[in-house]
Amino acid sequence: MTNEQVAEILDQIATILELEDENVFRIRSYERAAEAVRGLGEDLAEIRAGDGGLQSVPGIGEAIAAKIEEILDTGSSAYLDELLAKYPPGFLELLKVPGLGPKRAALVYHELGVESVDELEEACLAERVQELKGMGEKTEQKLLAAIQTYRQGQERALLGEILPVAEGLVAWLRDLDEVLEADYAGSVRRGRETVGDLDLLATSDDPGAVCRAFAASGQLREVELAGETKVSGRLPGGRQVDLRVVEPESWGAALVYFTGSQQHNIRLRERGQDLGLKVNEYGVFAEPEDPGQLQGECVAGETEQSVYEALELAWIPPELREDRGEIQAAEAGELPDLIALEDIRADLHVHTTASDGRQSIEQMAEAARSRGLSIMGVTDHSRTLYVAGGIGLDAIRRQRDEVDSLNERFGDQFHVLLGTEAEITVDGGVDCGEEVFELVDYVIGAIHQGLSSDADRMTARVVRALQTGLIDILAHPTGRLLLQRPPQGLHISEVIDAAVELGVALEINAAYDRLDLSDVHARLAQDRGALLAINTDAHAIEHLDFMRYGVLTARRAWVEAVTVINTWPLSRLREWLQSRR
DNA sequence: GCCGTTTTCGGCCCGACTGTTTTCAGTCG
Repeated sequence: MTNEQVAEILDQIATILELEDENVFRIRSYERAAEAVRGLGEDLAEIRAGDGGLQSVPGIGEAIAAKIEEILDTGSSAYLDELLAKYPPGFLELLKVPGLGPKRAALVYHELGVESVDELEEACLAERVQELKGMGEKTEQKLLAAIQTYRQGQERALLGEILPVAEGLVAWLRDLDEVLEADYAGSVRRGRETVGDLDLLATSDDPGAVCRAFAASGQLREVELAGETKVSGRLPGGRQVDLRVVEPESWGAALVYFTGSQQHNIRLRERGQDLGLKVNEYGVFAEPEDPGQLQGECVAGETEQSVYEALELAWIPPELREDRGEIQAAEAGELPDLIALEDIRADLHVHTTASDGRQSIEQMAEAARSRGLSIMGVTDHSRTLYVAGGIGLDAIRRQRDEVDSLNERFGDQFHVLLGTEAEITVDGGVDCGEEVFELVDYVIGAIHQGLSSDADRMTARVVRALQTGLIDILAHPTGRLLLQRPPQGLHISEVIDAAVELGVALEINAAYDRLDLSDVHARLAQDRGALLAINTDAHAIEHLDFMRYGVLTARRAWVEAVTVINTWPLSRLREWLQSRR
C-alpha cells in the first residue's frame, strides 16, 4: 500500500461523509490527514514502526491511525466499504462534475435515482432536475455545460506546460495601463509538479477595467464569468484560468491567500485568531474597537512580508506553503535558506548525438554556457540501452578526446566533464566496464529496463548497484512519469540510506514530466543526510531550461544549496569525484 | 476527528459568487 493509495482512501471517506452531511470538522480531519500522508517522505509502514507510531504525524489521531493501520494490514478500510455500500458503484464520479457538490449529488440521487454522470445528463435533458428544490432552469443548463467540461477530461496538467503560459499572461497583464502589479499565484507559484488551474492576480485602481480588458483580450477561448473583480475562463487548451483584481493595499494579503494551500491558509487564519487578528484576502485586521463595527483596523496587507509579520512569522517562500511544518519553522526563525536557480553552476546529466540527443557536445556546452552555467557533464547512454542508441568503448574514447580539446579551448571560462549514464541491469549490475570507468570522470546509474518487478527486488537491485561503488549519481530513482506512469514500487527509504552510506548523490531529475526524486522524497533524502544532484537530462538544447523545475522541486523539499552538488565550484566537484574512485 | 504555555472538552478560516430565494444554501478556492 503506497502513501498515495492510503491518502486516496482517506479522501474517499471524507467525500462520502460530505454526502452524508456529516460534521464539517470531522470531514476536514480526514482531508487534513490525507494531505498529511501525501506530505510524508517515508512509507506509512515505516512511520508506524517508528517512535510514536502514526500518531506522531500532525493531523493523525487515534481514530485515523487505527484506520490507516487496518488499511496497511488488509489493503482496505471496513469503514469506507460500509460507507461506499450506501451508494452505487461509480457514484463518486458525479462529484467531479464542476458545480455539483455533495448536497446536490445526494439530492439528485435520492430524488431522481441518478447514479452516474450519464444519468445526470439524461435527467437534465428531460428537465427533471429543475423541478427539485433549490434547483432551476439555469442550474440545469450549467450542469449540462459542466458535464461537457468534465468529459473533456484533463484534470491536471504538468507544471512545465502551465508555467510558461502563466508567465505570458502575467506579462500581458503588466503591459496594461490600468495594472499596477500582476503575478501568478496558486499551485503554479508553489511550484507543484502538476496543477489543476491557473490563478492570476493583479492590482489596479480600476479593477473593473482590467477585468473587462482581460475578458475581451482573446487570451481566453471562452469567458465563463466576468465580474468587476474576477474573471474566469478557459485557455485555448481548455485549462481553467481565474483572474482576481484587488486594490493595491490588499496586494500582499491577496497574494498570500491565493498562493497558500488550503491547509496553509487555515493554519494562518487560526494563528491570526490566537493573536486576536482576522486574516482574509484583503488584509490582516485587528478586532473592532466597538462591537458595532464589522471589521477592525487594517494592520497589514500591502506586502506579503507585512502579512506574515503581523502574524509574528518570517516571510515563508511560496514553495513551502503546504502546511508541512513551515509555519512552526517560520515562528522559530528556522526556515531553510532555500536553494535558488542562481546557485546552480553545473548540469551533470546531458545527452548528445552520440546516443539519443539532438545536438553535439560542443553545441550543448555553448548552450549551457550561454545560460550562465560554468560546468556541464555529458552522459550518453551506455551500450546495453540499445533503444536509446547506447554507446560503447570506442565512442566514449572519441568523446574523451573531444571533451579534452573543448576544455583546452574553454580554458577557465567553462568546463565539460565526461560521464556516462550506465544502465543498472536486472541483477543489480552496472553497465560500465573497467575501460569505460577509467575514461570517464563520473558515472550516473539509471534503470530504464525491467521496470515491473516487485518492490523488494527492485530495492535490492538498486542497492546492489550502488554497492558496486561504480555509481556517483543515481538518476531519476523511482522512474515515474507524471500523469503517465506511477513510481517504481521501491523502498525509497532504504535506497536513501544506502546512498547516504555510500556517498552517492540522488538526482532530482528536472525534466518536468519526471521531477524524480519528488519533493517529499528529496526532503527525506536531505533530512537523512544524502547529497542531491539537480540535472535536466537534456536531450536537446531547449531542455537545458528544465533546470528551473528541478530547482522548484528542490525548494519544495526544503533543500539548501549546500546539499546539491551542482552548486559546488569545479574544484570541489572534482575533489568529490576523485575521492570516490 | 484532532488538538491543547489560557483547554483532555469545546473549540475548529474566511469570503465571493450564483441561483434560488423572501433571507439563504450550495459550491468553490
